[in-house]
Amino acid sequence: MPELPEVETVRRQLLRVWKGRRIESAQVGPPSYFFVTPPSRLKRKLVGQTLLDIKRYGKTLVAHFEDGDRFLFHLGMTGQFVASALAQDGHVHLILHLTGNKTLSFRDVRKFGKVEWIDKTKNSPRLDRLGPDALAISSEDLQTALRGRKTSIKAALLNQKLLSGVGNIYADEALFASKIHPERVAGGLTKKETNILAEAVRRILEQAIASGGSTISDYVQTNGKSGNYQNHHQVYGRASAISAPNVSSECREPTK
DNA sequence: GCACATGTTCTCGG
DNA sequence: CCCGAGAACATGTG
Repeated sequence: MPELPEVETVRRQLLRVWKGRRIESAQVGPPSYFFVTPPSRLKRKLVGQTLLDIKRYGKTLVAHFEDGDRFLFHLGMTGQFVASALAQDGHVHLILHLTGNKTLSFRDVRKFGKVEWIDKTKNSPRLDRLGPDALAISSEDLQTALRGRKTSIKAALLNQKLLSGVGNIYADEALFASKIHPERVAGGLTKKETNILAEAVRRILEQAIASGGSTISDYVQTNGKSGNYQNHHQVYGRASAISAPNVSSECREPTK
């Protein structure tokens, strides 16, 4: 899935159904690459927990429970966290049955997603290595992140240690909107360019959130529906449209 | 069969 | 140790 806008959309929607509810039972597994915390332990930890809040760090979400423990999850490329009971199709890794007759399901075909239990007394290396969140990135913080970097500005935007939350789609969109070539040396941007880029990143991410994110293939909101921001892309997924001005001037139809 | 896919992490070379 | 490029991870789709 999912870059910051898609993850933020899921966060907000999950919170609406999950907050204040207790996990009464859970189906977790089978073991795979997907589980940082083994399914058997994860299940023991999850059942009985009541959700206080869900926080987002770049593209990573962390559920905070009443007892202080946390549940970290990442949607990877094809993760879907929905507020319904999905049929077991071999790609559903987690089903949570909540009080109030609500059910949550986490499905991920490619299993690049991750789920991990974080004990209340411990830190999470996964969170600690993330750079500042892109949704609120200041011009100054972006400049600090890019300073001295020899790599391309596109690669720098994708590096979650420098700035967290931006992926392929929004890196392309933000650079295009800023009129900065993706192959420019990251540390070579002028202060003015950096300022324009920081503004574009924030603005585009916010607009994408307002549209429920971008659906390219797998991403869905918690109600199972696609996002809409893909129809507003100026460059991502539109290589052919660039050389066909009559097509590029209008938005494509939603996929469904 | 081939190329490619919204992401992260590990390896290798400098 | 730092940095950057490319491969690997698992699976589906066009």
